[in-house]
Amino acid sequence: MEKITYTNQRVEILNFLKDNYSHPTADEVFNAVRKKLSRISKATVYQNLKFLSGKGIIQEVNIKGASRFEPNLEAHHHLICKNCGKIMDFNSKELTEFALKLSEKVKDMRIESTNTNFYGICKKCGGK
Amino acid sequence: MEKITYTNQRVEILNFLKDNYSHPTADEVFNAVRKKLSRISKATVYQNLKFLSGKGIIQEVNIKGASRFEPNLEAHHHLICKNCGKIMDFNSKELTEFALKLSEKVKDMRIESTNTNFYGICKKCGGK
DNA sequence: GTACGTGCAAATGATTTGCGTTAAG
DNA sequence: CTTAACGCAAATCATTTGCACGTAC
Repeated sequence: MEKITYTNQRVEILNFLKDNYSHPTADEVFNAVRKKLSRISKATVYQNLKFLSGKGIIQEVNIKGASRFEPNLEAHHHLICKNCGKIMDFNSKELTEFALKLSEKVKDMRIESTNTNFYGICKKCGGK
Repeated sequence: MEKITYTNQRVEILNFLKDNYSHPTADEVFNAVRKKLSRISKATVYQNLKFLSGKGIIQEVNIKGASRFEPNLEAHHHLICKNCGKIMDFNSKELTEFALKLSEKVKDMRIESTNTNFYGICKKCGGK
């Protein structure tokens, strides 16, 4: 693993994402970090989000055409409202293990991780 | 279920997607259908892909910021190469049922469907 | 006939890139 | 120092929209 340069910008982005389970978009990260580093550019935010998810330090989820980011790399999945796009986490080591076990049969690819998305309608939008 | 107007454009799009498991992007659908209907516009393709997935006639998968479409609505999942973005289907009714069973516990959302993505490195890109 | 669908071009939103400048180690 | 990261503005992509015209039923 190569060394990582900890610039102020990178540190603030990580700091904002740390313990943040609201699944912010790149734009939301930009607006939040800007409060600390007023001169940060959107390009830097994008570059860092890509860099950090490439390193496996944060995770990317794609919902309705826009990427969202989160710190949690553990065995968890997503509940996504088809109507409003809201995302909630769904922790289940059990499900991850079940899926990984099944994927051992796969021949054409070396599987490294798995993620299950549950689609439905949230309470606010009329479900349940 | 309301009635559907079967325009030539819509029929050709469906026809191209039928039995097509290559997960084409909207642009690829456009280029394919254009061979039959040279005057079709990209907007029409987008409108129809949205319309058809809204009706549950086709399915949408979002990979690396772009939507991809497929006809298969059955219990299946995706193997996605993190390097080249290639998608392969992974059929497993077992996994779908396991996930749905787990999701019965969820209180904040009425779950309708589930989809598991497996991320890894494909043979071509150096995996296995 | 009329509501819905289409084609075109322009608009929007998300993300990326080129490049001269700055700062981390 | 020197190399990776930044900031900015322009570029690129995917997708959506407004609107006049066309067509399925």
